[in-house]
Amino acid sequence: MSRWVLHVDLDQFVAAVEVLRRPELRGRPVVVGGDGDPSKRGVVSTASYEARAFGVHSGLPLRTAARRCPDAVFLPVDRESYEAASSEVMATLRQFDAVVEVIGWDEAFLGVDTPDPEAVARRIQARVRGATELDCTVGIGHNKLQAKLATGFGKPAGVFRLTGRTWFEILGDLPTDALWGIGPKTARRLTGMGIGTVRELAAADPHELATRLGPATGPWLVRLARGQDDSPVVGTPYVARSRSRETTFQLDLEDWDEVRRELVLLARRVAQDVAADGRPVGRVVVKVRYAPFITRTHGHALAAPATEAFVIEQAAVAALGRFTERRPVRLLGVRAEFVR
DNA sequence: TCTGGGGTCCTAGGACCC
DNA sequence: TCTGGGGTCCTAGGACCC
Repeated sequence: MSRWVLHVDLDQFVAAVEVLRRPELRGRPVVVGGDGDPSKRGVVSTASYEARAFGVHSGLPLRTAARRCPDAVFLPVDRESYEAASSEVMATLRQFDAVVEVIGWDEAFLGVDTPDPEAVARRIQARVRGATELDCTVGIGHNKLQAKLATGFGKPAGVFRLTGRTWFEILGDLPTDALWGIGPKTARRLTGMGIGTVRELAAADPHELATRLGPATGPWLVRLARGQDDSPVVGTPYVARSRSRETTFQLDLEDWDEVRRELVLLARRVAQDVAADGRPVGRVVVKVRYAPFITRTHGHALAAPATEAFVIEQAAVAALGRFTERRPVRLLGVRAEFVR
């Protein structure tokens, strides 16, 4: 017996849920995002594999997706359905003798003791499929990082093992942004330092990186590149640190009186969420995005922790008062931070 | 035809204190 | 006409993830 981490990742989850209730869509390019109208502002939440063949992927503006794949079926995001499907999947995973850590609608880590992790992975796939008709890929590793990265090599519907033995063989020559936690910005900074591949990052001096990228980030990146990760699989329920709501306006707001009105509406929605959570808030942060894409935030600390709607609303208004009333305003957001 | 919504964590700089 | 150095807290912004 030995300790393994399995990363279970549902294949094209959101699109798959939509196809399940509309079987006639099977085999067609399906794009889920926004309110389903690809002529409006919004981005792709999930594209089916058929749509991905046209270069449509998560995060792509819906209008661009419509240009790349005019024949795609565009559907609105239906959170409740995905949450229901997700709950079913997670309940299925909890039937296994494992610590289950949910990390989103469509992903979970399982910590298991087994001599044969591939066999467990296959059983998981079979049981998830039996309960929900959904396919998933399972990555296997000795830690969460290895398991998470393994999944990418098992897609779709496969099982893939990635351990310290095979880490560099599989990942060594890939660019650093193949790692979980390195995005385009960090990859570019590393390239500027002469570090292009995972192997090169693994060989870098942690102290050198600490001085250039920060005391925590620098050494962490090197550990990442070496496949080292000692973070545990945590089975305890997730506790949110904040609640937020934001909206991008279909037409930019030119009138700050309207901005103030919209802010109050957002603050009330956040206050409802906070009331449902029943935990005290310590700070309220307002986000404003000016056209074309300039984002600014200002916060307002509460005099005393509170859950009352009017306190959260007033704090949001106070924070908004710190902005310069520039136009046009494209996005407004309100976030309530719980006391920690 | 630009770039959603919901989150988390880290960093840097200023304030403040001893 | 000088003012070190360390610690902590707060805030805004950056980066990343699903």
